[in-house]
Amino acid sequence: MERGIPDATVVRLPIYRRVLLELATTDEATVSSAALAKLAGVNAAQVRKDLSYIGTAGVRGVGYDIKYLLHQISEALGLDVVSPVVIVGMGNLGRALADYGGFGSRGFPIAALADSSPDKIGTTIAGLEVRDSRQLQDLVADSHIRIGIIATPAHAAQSVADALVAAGVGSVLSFAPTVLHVPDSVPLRKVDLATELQVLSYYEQQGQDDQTA
Amino acid sequence: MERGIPDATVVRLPIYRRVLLELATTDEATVSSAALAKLAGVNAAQVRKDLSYIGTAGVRGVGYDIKYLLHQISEALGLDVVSPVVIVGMGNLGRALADYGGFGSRGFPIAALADSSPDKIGTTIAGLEVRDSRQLQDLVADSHIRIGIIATPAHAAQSVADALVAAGVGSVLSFAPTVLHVPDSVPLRKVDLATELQVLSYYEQQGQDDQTA
DNA sequence: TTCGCAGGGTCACCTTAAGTAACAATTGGG
DNA sequence: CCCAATTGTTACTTAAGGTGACCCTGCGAA
Repeated sequence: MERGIPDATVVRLPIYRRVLLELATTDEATVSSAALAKLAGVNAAQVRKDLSYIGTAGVRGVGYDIKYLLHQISEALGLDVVSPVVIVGMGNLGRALADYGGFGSRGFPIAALADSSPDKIGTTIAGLEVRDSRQLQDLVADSHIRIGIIATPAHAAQSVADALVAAGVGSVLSFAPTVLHVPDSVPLRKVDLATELQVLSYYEQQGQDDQTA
Repeated sequence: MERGIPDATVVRLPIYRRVLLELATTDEATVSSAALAKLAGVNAAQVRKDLSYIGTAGVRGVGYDIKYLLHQISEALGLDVVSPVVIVGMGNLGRALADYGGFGSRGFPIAALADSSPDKIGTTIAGLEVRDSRQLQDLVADSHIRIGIIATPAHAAQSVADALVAAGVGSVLSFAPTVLHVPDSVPLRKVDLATELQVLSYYEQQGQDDQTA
């Protein structure tokens, strides 16, 4: 299974996928790289190059079969298997993520919720009982959880990450504003709202001083 | 005001800042690039190079004055001026963002909330009345809003972005899972949960096939 | 059956950027 | 006055990604 898709391509594949899902509802059967490029906001050559990494799917002179390409991208991303997730940390953000319906419908069902506070353990959020985060080991094993989502305060994040890794999750998505260390074998992605706003603040200020953003 | 800080550095500055805020609560007055590097999870040479972009702040043989460096980073990022934000879209995510207290305390006060649904307009969330998103122009002007946060469904996102830009916001942070087009002069950052999970899914699958993640 | 064209596959180049290391400069202390 | 510590900066290495061009392949029409 030699793959080795470049990082930049991996990030674009979900975007193509979203565009294709939209196209699949129309009566078009195929789409050209140029059309796909326009919808995804990138270059046509790039679309072809990206798609070539997941095998040759297009037909010269015609374009790409929308449904088949969708299937290929999904398979390449590993979306043909369901990946249950656990959300740790039931503060505002954790609750919002739990209530947000978009996960389950996209192949990432929320299999468990956890928190360390006795006030929250045992309560029900989004139809799930909040479990004790000290039981992560069992939760992950019992529900075959593959992805751990950290929505705790910064000070608790590293120990939660350690526990998730020890419990055997395959990857981690962190919303905690702190630097996390996990083994190289565990993919980690970070979403940090405070950082995003500060970065925006910088570029906005730049745009005012100097009109070449 | 020639600046031109590399993108990668701009993203790291908030991380240094967070570490320094932590250090500022200790009784240490200075920190070396090596110590800062360890806490931020990067290389010491990189710390020095990054910090050199915002002016020479360190003292050879001693290190960096924590409080002064903090001041310099904040200034470079434009955090010395308050940037009010508006959140558009009061679904689960929008509400969570509104309730999340971290914005105001970090210099990004939530000055307004907006939605297009009559069911939500007029209700109170996090102490603020939800306004009609068709009044964005006035809201932005009256509250001196600099950053627009889009938390709407995908299909509404582009028109909201257009309205925000027309109203004069300086930058946009989007949580909507769609490709947005804004003028080059308006910095745009995207946070897409579905994409993050799909990317994780890919790398997780990779790690199983092939142990070189 | 053949011709023409739309459009994908791929190659090679270009460009840019970012990380890394090494070294010289500078300061404070004894 | 000298030494130890630690910065500022330059130069190098390396990578990675984007772009454009070109070639080749199918399909449809005459």
